[in-house]
Amino acid sequence: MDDGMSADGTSTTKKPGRKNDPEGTKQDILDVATEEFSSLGFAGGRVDAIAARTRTTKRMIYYYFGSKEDLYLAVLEKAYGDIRAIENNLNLQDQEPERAIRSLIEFTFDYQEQHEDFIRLVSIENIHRAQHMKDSKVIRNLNVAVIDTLAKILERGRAEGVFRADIQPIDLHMMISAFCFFRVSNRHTFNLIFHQDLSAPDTRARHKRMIGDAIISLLKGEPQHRQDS
Amino acid sequence: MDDGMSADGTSTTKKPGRKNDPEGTKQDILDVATEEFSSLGFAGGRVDAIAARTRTTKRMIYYYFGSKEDLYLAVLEKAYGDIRAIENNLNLQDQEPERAIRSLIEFTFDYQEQHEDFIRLVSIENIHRAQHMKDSKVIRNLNVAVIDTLAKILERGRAEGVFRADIQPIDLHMMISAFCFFRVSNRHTFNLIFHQDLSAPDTRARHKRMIGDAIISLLKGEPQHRQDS
Amino acid sequence: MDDGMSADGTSTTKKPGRKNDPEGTKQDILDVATEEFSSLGFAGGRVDAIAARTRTTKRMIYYYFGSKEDLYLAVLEKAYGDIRAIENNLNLQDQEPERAIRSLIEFTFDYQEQHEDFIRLVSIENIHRAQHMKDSKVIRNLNVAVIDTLAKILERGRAEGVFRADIQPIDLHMMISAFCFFRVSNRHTFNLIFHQDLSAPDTRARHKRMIGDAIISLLKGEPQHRQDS
Amino acid sequence: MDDGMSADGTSTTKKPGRKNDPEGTKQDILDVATEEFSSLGFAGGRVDAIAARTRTTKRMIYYYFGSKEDLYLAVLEKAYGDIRAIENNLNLQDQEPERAIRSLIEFTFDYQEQHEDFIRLVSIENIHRAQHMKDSKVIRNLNVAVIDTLAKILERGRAEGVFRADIQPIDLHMMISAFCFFRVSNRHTFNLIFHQDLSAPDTRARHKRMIGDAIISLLKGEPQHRQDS
DNA sequence: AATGAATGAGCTTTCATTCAT
DNA sequence: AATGAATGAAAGCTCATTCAT
Repeated sequence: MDDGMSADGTSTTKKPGRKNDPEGTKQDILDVATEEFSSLGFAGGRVDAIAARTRTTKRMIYYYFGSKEDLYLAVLEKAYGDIRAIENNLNLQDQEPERAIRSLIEFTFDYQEQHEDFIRLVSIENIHRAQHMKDSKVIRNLNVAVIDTLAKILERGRAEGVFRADIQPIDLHMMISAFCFFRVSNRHTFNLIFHQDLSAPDTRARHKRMIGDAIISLLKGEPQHRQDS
Repeated sequence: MDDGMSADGTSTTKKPGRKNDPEGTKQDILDVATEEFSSLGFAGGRVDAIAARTRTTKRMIYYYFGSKEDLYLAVLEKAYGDIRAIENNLNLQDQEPERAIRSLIEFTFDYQEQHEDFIRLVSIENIHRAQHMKDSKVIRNLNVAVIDTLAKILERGRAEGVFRADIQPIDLHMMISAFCFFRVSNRHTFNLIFHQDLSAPDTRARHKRMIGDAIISLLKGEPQHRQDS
Repeated sequence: MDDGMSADGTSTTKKPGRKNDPEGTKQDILDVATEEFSSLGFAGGRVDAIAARTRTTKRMIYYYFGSKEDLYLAVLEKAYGDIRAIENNLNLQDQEPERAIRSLIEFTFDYQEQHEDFIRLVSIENIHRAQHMKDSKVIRNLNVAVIDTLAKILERGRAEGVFRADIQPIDLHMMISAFCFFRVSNRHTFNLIFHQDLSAPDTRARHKRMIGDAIISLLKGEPQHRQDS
Repeated sequence: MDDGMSADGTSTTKKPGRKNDPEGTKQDILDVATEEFSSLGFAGGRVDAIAARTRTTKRMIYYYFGSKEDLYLAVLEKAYGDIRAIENNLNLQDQEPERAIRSLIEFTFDYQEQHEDFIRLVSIENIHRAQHMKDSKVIRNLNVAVIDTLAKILERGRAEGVFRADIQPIDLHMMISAFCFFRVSNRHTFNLIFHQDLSAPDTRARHKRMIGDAIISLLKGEPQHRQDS
């Protein structure tokens, strides 16, 4: 009972953790909460478990974040903020259109691959029908430059006569995202059912080429015969 | 206390529900549980809530399914069994290769579109790293004919000189699935961020064409220049 | 769900077990119940667990025995009936008094040693303050010949001038029982606290001699100096 | 619903009980739990019942003790701690050997007589094959001075030529304990079967003398003729 | 600003037993 | 005489949150 936990698993007692460093403490909580929610979902994540892996106590989580839901939202906002910041700093206008598209795909592919936590948080939020995000001014106000970036590349490509297809930037973005996201988000069930390993280096390399080829050939190809169904 | 609910919201009173119809009762539970878990996830789903929407009582859920986890697994097995049964009955070998591919894509697109519950369950199970599925003999033993179907179509296409690309069936399946799945699984966050409506009929039609075009042009196109990264 | 158990562990379905043999079935149930209650106590014993290890179903337990309590009582009555039957068949009047006493001690010692189930059931019933036994006419009416047997031996011993002490048969019986019973009933805590093994053969032999010596020297010794306290 | 009990008999309403007195509250719980488990066993004892007789709520039992099993273990540890503390303070080395032995017997006899709860807890723990105690560092580390005390007395007795028998301290302790323990632990079945009252004052006095006489005559007597069996 | 102690409400699961033929 | 199916009631435990300073 003197290990900082009450017998029922509630973390209670003082820890040596940094005092008088509100920002440090908040960041600490946020990091741990990111792991917890990303790993176990919102409902599955435990405030106690977060507190236990933190330098502070559970009480401080409530002090700084107010509620489990608000903490979860802060985690979500941080994750979205990070990717937006990077996306907004991509500079693809110096490259010729096809190369720019491939660069964007490769960036997306690699980022998703390396940020499984983010992928999982987005999946989790979709399970919740984005109900938490809807309340977030922060995420609402995030600038999504990637669509503009894509639009400009497509325009340049069309102007140069390289891209013929009439593809909308947002649809293209979705197609790229879908592939890169799915590889990570659904790897567990996919691996199990198809006896694959989507994490294997050679599979990763093959997939990276394939999505690039598919997008480029879509953009360069003749509009296909279309029948509705 | 005569509202049929005990103080904790647990329904206790008898219901008129069908007696002596074990299969009907089990199916009833399964249907409601599918909604509950699909909507709220495994951790977020409540056995009490399932029972309340059922003709039976909570006790019967445990009588028939043993535990919350086993019930969830039964839901998952049913969902996978349904799609596999349909997939295995697709008959695409009568169509010429390109048409067969487009048919498969259209089927996949429509099925995912119409079975959001299934999509959500798969997402949820991936959040759990497929841990429940790993224990399921039922899902392990499911025959996944779709890969063979694709392989035969690709082979015919190559024999006829229509498909030139060296694309593996399983990778192609993943690409198709990724797009069709993502549209549904991630629609909530996508709609919110990009101010889109992925459910809108015209968007749906456009996307359906686009994924078809992308796959076909990938299969028909010259192997693209490939650079590793 | 076709292993004769419902998913929640309730044994339900038919077993191949002997039909039309009520006595055999009852005996089967009784044997299994003896193990269960003896091992886990009355509250800890499970009707389901008993049924599962039986040739019949749980329903039959209620059919034949009426309730968990009645089944437990039947087990208790059987256990007491067995030892009484044997005790009543001891023939110690052919032996000279000291030898007869030693024989009785050895019989008691060995019987308790070999019937741990009985020991445990008696302990369990004492935990329940003999409340079940109080309702049992069967146990009430059991003839306890051992006290008479002891009385006759003591009388013979006094008549022969061998036993001088004024010890009552029932007290002597208690002293013998206490030692033999405790060795078995309390062996788990005793072993743990004193780092002993009360089951070890040499310890058993030593103890058997010791209790014999103690009783005999008590019976043969001069009445000791007695001070009340 | 304003009787302070929810539908399932669980007490939910606030009690006036002492706040901000963790130690007092824990002691309160421990006392009530001792009664409950001692009276009904581990499986038969109810956390709800304990809570109901306490100044606090069921929730606090889990807050302070973690689980039913841990609470039970705390009860056991307290009971063992109490007797060991007293045993370790016995001072018998000032008395001549025979008197010291008689004093020890009388102390044991009286303590067991007066601490039926302890006796019952030990019986209960033996029914559980000491499985809880095995996990208890507290009990494992308890110093059992009584064996050393006995050893020293026996040695003095042999040095003075008073005790001739070659009896081991631990065996002697077991014999004394067996008698004193059994009188209390088995009184309910014993009384019922032999129509005795082991609690009656005259019976108690007679038994106290008898166990003393038996032990002393064993220690002073000639080694008896020993035959194996 | 910071926090130790406490907790109401509800969760999953189990248990002996009876319904209905 | 025998039994498959069903179940009310309650048990142990957990969770996010607030009290009180």
